[in-house]
Amino acid sequence: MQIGEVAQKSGLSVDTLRFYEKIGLIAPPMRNDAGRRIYGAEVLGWIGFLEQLNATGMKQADRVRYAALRQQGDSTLRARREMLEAHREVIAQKLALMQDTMALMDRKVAAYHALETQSNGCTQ
Amino acid sequence: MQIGEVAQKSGLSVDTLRFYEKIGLIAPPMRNDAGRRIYGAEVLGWIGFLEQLNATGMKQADRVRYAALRQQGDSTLRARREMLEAHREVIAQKLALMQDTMALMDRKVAAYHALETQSNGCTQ
DNA sequence: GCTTGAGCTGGAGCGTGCTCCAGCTTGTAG
DNA sequence: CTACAAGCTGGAGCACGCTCCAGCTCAAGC
Repeated sequence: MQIGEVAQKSGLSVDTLRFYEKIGLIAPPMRNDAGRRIYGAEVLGWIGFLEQLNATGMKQADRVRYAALRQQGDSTLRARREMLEAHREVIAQKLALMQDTMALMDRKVAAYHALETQSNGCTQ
Repeated sequence: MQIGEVAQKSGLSVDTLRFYEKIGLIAPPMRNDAGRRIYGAEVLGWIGFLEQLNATGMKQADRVRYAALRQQGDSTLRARREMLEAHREVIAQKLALMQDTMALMDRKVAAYHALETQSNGCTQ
């Protein structure tokens, strides 16, 4: 797979893929004779995982750190596990906040609904 | 309340409060004779709500839009409700992703645990 | 009455995370 | 054999969301 195909399948842009390689999020892939990047299929799984870390709020620097550990092989299993456990806690907190906020949205939406047909009072 | 006290109670910096005012997130408060900002207590509730929108991923531009609607009074109730409903959906999706990712973290942590004591194989 | 600290304004600067560009080399389709 | 799309590199540029600074005013305690 060349970079364009990875871009298309992963949803990242070609520029972003090269940028991720530059900062160490993605390991430098093999090159063909013309110097073009040739990726294995497993990169897609890795990118998906990175996206999940991203979408759940892990900072770039930490993702880079995780990627670096992963590249160093099995001796870093423990460190990686600890990072994931820490991130799990972060997610759990965000999750609770999300649930709170969703409940708040629901209350506000209901209140606004009531006000809309009565046109009085004032909330946030 | 002067700005320093609001900063301290809200957790935002003085600079951020002035910045929020500049971009329209916080309504310009009264001024005393010396030209200093004097806030009413209700600003704290509003800031808290803004923080919740922020923490659940609403973009600055949308928060500004919501704040602008709010300042225009009851005629914008419907528009505000629609924004909140839309945001509710965004949160619901994030929530699902968070739950997925948390489950993934748990699986990985368990797998890493197993590998740590056996030192073989390889996951992400 | 003088220092100190909080506040004011306008504008510059900064960290993050991409995104774009110039100028070049390859590969493929007609 | 030629045009055009896709790839390469190094480096500049950008949008967002603050954060900091200079240079000033004002209020209160010693």
